[in-house]
Amino acid sequence: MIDKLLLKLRTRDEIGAEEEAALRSLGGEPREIRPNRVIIKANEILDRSILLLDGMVSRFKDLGNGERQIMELHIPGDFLDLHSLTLKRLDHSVLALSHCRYVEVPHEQLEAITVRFPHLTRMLWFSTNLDAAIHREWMLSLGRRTAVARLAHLFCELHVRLGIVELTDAESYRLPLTQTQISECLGLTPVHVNRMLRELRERSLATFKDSIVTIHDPDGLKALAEFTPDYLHLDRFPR
Amino acid sequence: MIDKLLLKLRTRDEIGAEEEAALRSLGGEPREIRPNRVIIKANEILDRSILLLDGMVSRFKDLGNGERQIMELHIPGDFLDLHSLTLKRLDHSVLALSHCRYVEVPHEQLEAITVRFPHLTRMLWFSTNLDAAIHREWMLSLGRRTAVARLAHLFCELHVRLGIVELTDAESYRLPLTQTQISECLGLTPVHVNRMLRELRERSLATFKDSIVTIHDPDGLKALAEFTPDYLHLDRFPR
DNA sequence: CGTCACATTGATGCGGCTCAAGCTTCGTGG
DNA sequence: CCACGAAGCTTGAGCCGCATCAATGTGACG
Repeated sequence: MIDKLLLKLRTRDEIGAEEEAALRSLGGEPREIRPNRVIIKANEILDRSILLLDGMVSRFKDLGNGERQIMELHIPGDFLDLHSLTLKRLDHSVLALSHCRYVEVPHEQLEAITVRFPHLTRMLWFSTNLDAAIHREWMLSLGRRTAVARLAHLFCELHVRLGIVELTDAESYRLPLTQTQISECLGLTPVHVNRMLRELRERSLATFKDSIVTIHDPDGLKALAEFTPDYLHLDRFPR
Repeated sequence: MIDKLLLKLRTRDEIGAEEEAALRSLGGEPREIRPNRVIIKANEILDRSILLLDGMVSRFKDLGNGERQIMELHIPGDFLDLHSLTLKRLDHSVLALSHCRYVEVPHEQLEAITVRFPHLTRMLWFSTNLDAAIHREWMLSLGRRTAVARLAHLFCELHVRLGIVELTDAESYRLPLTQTQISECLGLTPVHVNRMLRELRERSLATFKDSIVTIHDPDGLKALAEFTPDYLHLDRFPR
């Protein structure tokens, strides 16, 4: 059930048998939620964190005029709000983008891990630090990359992240977002995202059709995006 | 020596006497560094984290064409790279913006804390999660706020953060950055930052002169920026 | 007193936004 | 089985916020 989380963590460090057992004991029955439902509202006080098993989820904030910025896309194996363990309330909302399955993990159980399993604690800490690293790369996109490069970069990042949890099919993967939602990730308008998708298509770099991203020229796409996966911290280290 | 760190943490939760003692035992002799020196280069493998005692520091990434995005400004009491405890190498560089004093804390000592002090561990974890929360708010600025609003928001954020560590003087504080460096925070050009500073001045909201920010109309500035400090997680909670 | 870094201002250009129309797809009900 | 509406995609025309280019000002320092 938490196999995708294990894939994600074991890409970065060893997880021992006891640690694995501790993780497997977390959470209750899986729950389901339909697309476009808010999973967590900003500022609610939380006593549990949510581990995504299936589907895709966004964290976002809105401005007063209704403009939305998506801060991160979450995929199976990600905690949606592990940071709520220490923050206690979120500064943003969390939305299901597709049909999702997840488990809720009470903070008590996570705190018990911080008492009994220092290394596993650091691995959970790692995963929140990884979220922050992804935030930073997105800041670089939003602040400095051109529109095409932002889009190309997003496609590269998701290809790597989904690959880790075995949700890619060679050079393609499912991305259940509308062009409007993509524009909310990239700080652009939906109209402009549409034009940039056309550009990637016309340059034979990548296509996005029927919720499937297909990368035709990985090296070209990476070059355009200036994508280097360092920020995803893919190497195995004792952490 | 670590008093500013204690101010920062105690704003958010109680820190017991033993925990305080553990923190005070961290690190060696304070070191100094001059402005515009790189403190940590991206991708170096690290075995220590740095606690800033004095001065101002930026974390940044550059694009191939030399454009720079600053991801966060650090002030006294902040760890510059506590996330390196679990990430082991940084995905960005760290630069002294002014003359700085800091101490280096070996990761061994921090790992010892994760073994002996679960609550203090969570407080350190909290502080990296706080960095991520600040990243998210900056993403909202970079993706969706107008140029003036971004600038106004930065001034509001620093006023609150510097207030916590007692580095404000009522409605003004020292900000030792050039307009170019401010533009690197905001995803703008230096020329445009100059014009936006003029706009804030002409609207009697705030001025920036001789490295001093003075806020003349706090409510007006916050309204323009749509600033709400929720994301700084200022309330005291058992964490 | 010359130099250098930084700030300021004006003129002009462009990347991405806005507005608007038409299209495709798909679910729903008669 | 088709009519209809809703949601999303596509494309064009025109515009605006911020960038670019360039010149001048200003203060610190050797």
